[in-house]
Amino acid sequence: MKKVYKASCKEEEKFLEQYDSKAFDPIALSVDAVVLGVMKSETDNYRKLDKQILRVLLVKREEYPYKGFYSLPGGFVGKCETMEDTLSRTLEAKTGLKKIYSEQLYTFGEVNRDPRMRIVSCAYISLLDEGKTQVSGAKWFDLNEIEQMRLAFDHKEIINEALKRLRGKINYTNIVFHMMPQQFTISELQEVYEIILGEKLLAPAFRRTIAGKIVDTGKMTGNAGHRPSRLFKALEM
Amino acid sequence: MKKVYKASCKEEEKFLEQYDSKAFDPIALSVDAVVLGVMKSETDNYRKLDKQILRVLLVKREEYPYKGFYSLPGGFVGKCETMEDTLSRTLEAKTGLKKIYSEQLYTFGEVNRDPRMRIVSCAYISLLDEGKTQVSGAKWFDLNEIEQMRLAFDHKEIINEALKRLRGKINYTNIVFHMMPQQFTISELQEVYEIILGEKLLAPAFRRTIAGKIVDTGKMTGNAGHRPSRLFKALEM
DNA sequence: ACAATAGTGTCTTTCAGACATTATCCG
DNA sequence: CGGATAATGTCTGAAAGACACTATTGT
Repeated sequence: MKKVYKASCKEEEKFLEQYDSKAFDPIALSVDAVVLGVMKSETDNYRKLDKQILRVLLVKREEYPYKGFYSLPGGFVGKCETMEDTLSRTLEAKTGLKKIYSEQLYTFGEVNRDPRMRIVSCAYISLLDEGKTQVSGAKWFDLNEIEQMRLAFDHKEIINEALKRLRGKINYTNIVFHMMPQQFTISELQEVYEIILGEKLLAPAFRRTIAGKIVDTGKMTGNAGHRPSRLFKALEM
Repeated sequence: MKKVYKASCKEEEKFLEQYDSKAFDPIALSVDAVVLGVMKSETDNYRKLDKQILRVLLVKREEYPYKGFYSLPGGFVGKCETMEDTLSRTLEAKTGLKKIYSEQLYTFGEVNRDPRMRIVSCAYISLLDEGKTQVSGAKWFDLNEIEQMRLAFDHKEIINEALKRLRGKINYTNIVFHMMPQQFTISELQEVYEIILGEKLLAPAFRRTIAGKIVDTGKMTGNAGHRPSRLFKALEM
């Protein structure tokens, strides 16, 4: 979708040359990422399956304002950078993550959301699977844990919007597969649905409804102290 | 959600005082509105119902760039203005419309979308019913008509996103009632669904599915050369 | 055998699709 | 009556909810 604009006449050319881009009120634009990942937490009983948990990735602020508080990873949009560029750049710088699935969430523009100056933030949702949850400079938090914390700026509100969006989209898109590893069992997939939706689902109905979205890899899990499970992969995303 | 930020200590207070808000690259933030309305176009036969049409409201640009082309109504976000404030202000200034239902659509940030300078635009969808389609300084366009036109900036792309969003939301929200007058017949409502979804629907199924979202007003249409129709209103939005 | 998870069978209920039918107005 | 739209009846088939049941592993 690159298109280079070409002035239609001399008059327009002149107009564009003389245009003063400093004439507008200084509003800074930033990008913040709600990085969500599903992780396994080991259980006491070796025969039981690991419970999966939904976590958010936060970074501790080193500077005022909200120094010492945790915040979403993000940063200012450079003059010649798309917001997606800013997202990749700041995610890599602050968390070490590269090439993560992301989509735009919402743009937050309350006038006093940042005490320094007027900053409008375009928030993104980024989704990870268990295999990519190794990070540097950032820390994973349980969602319940976050409820009790005070976060920087309006970042708690942004996280809540992200969860709402995820819940809304899980049933009519294939977004969930961005949180799954290459291969997974149906039970694991169901558990991720349950975590996101916040309710238990019935296995037979679940299997029926997702049957069209997954493919059997032919492989099986094993060595688990119980019946092995088929491994599936996502079908066309 | 107003909250006034209070510096936690002298050190932070000093930091905030000395903060140079001009240090960042100048990126202008604008708001653009995709104003959609359903209008009736009179038919040849007096006994036939008026056909409804979905239209978009555009304004002709008076200045470069894209002078003379049609564009979405919008404008720059002022320093002490929320984006919703900007939306109301520019909508009223450029179209005369006040207090229109609007929701944020998407934020468009391609680097060269505006030849003047870097301008990021937060787009909104605004919906009108037939009763509010009187405008000044702006013009309504059929959607097919727009397909053939060249619009300013990336505004055609923005309109297409708006339609996609509308189509996506119509089936699991009550958004459609923002395009309906206070009272309407089920046939009118069905026609709006058909326009937005781009397909014919079967009347019995349609009636069943929307039955829970509307209330009978007890009133009827009349004098139409055919059987009168019940008038309904939207239930809780 | 037992604990634990994987996976299927099937009955019921709910709901969408499809088409036919009846109802009511106006001229 | 005839043209037009409004509204309902009902059959069918697909899909969701619910629950019981069978299957397979490691210890």
